[in-house]
Amino acid sequence: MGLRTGIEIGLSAAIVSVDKDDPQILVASDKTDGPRAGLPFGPFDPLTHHTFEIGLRAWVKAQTGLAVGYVEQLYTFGDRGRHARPGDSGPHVVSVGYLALVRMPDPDGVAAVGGAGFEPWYRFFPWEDWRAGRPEILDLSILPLLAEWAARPAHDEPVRPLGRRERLRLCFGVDRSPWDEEKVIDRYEVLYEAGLVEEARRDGRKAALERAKLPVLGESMRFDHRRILATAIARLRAKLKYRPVIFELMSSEFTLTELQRTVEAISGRHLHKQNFRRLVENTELVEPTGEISTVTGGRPAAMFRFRREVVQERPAPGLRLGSRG
Amino acid sequence: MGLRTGIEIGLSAAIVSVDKDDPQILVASDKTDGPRAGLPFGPFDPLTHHTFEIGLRAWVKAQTGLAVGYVEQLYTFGDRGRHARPGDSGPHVVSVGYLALVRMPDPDGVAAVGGAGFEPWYRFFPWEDWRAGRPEILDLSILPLLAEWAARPAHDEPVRPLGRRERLRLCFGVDRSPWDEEKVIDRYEVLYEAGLVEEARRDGRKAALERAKLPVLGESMRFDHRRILATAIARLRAKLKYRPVIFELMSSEFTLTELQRTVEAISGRHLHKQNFRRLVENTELVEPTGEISTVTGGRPAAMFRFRREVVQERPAPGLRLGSRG
DNA sequence: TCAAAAGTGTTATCCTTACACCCATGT
DNA sequence: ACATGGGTGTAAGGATAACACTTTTGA
Repeated sequence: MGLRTGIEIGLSAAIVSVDKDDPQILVASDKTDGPRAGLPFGPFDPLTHHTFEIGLRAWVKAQTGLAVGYVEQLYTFGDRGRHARPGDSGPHVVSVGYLALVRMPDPDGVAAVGGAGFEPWYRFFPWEDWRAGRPEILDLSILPLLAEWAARPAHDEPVRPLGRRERLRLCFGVDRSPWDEEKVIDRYEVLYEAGLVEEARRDGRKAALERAKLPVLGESMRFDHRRILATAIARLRAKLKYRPVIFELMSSEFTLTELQRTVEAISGRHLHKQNFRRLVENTELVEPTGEISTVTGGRPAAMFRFRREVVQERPAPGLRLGSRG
Repeated sequence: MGLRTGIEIGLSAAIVSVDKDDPQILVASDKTDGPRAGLPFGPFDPLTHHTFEIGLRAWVKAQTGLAVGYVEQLYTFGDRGRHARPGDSGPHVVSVGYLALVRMPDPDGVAAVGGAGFEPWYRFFPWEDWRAGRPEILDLSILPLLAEWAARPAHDEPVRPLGRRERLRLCFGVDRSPWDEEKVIDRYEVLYEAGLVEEARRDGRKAALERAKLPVLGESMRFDHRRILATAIARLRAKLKYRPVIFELMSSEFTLTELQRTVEAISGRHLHKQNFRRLVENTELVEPTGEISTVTGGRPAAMFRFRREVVQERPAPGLRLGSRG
């Protein structure tokens, strides 16, 4: 039922927070691996902890001092060749990726917790931030490079249901296809296969090595951690719409604009103010506290809090953002 | 990053098909473990196969002769105590659960493939089949037993965000809450914790042993395989609504009624004929072949086929069944 | 008084639900 | 002719998307 040929199981955690307007990811930038950041990870020891989740909470607490609230399993990655560095022929590592949400621990600014620190996640995925409109990097580098990739024949590749052109169209919203902010992992995988991220070259992908002179996109991470982060972002963007997870990232009281900014930070797109407010109102996810905040600069804003009761009232309480929020 | 204390990784597959009106699950009923059925499972050998998915396809093919089409990772289960039998203190097994869809291989009837065979999945979850109305077992046994469980205090349990009463209301649609056909795994977990499934007693749960005289619900499975099946059903019921996975279970040509019966089989509820047809029409998921089938008994039915092009046209092509289909 | 952000009102359109009736075949 | 399942039309209600304007504060 299993093999004992040196398989190890590690838990990797994408620990997400939002600071002001920026989504942040907790990274441990170990100096032994150059400037590259990595996700916090730890072993799974079945003798100490009965479940993955308990084990995860334990070592995150020990390593960073953070008590995470919401935790969710993302995916288990077992690809040979996408965890080890080139030439490394140590034991095979299976990594179980987790998503965890925490409120920003420090009053303001990016906190440093136990050797790890929060970093804005769009450094790793600059093409995913559409809040100020379509990112320039798309038309300046990504799409031209991918167009070239799509034009070349796809030999030596696993058979896929869709051809390169179709994948490009669907994932990157080329040619009348809409941009779908949830397809974060699909886009990252296309870039990996096209050899346009540093990880692909490190893993020794043929397609990547052939294109060694081309630029690489976004900051890279250790092992397959950027892939896990892409999965985390995709999951969170999707989950927002049918579960009230956004409130795991808000403080207990907030203004509607703060809520909107947080949702925009995560989903990476700009939302329509009036429609967003009506949406929030209709879903009955929040209630006014009666307080007024005057720190916002203009007219003072009413404060709200999450109505925990909705979880018991409605089957899928989330912010079902349509195409215009 | 990992431990070497005898951890093994196994892949378990929920291989689903639909035969006429019944959803079927491939089970291997090993005679060494009494009458209990189990899901097919196999080892993951990183030296032979680069990814889990490739490994899975390989041993499913070898074990059952089936070439599975659609494959999707479900969840990785690592709970100590939910895989081993009581007294068993062998190595800890981490099982990566997969969902696979296949078309019924035999023309009709349940096929036997390489020692394994298909069984109707509602044997294991009789409370999940609402096609002929609300299942009797709910009011006759499940809800009374769970009401009693909810009334007792929850000590010695991991702290949960919701109390027993709220979980019962939300998962089982008690007391004005709607029944949500996607909450298959949540319901199974409630029954497990309440000690009302055989697996809980086998695992030596305190709550379960105290209630040894009460009946157990549904047919049980080996290890934690019923939990994996519950996860598979839940995922498939959800996925139907935004991806055209249903066509992985249909033959290449079918009538609209056959399509409706298949969707009903999976989602476990009865759908409104006219609305279902309009839905299918609007989504442009199918096109008429021009053929007519006269085998249905009444008026001959037009045949349709899946329009593969929709995948390239629309972002989320699925049957977005509302509350009335 | 002006900048900056909060907050509101209204309409066209589409999708969902719900309703009841007619059609083509085999026996 | 009648049973059986196939197939259709239409209207009410609600949600979404798109539009521009008023209000309240601090500087």
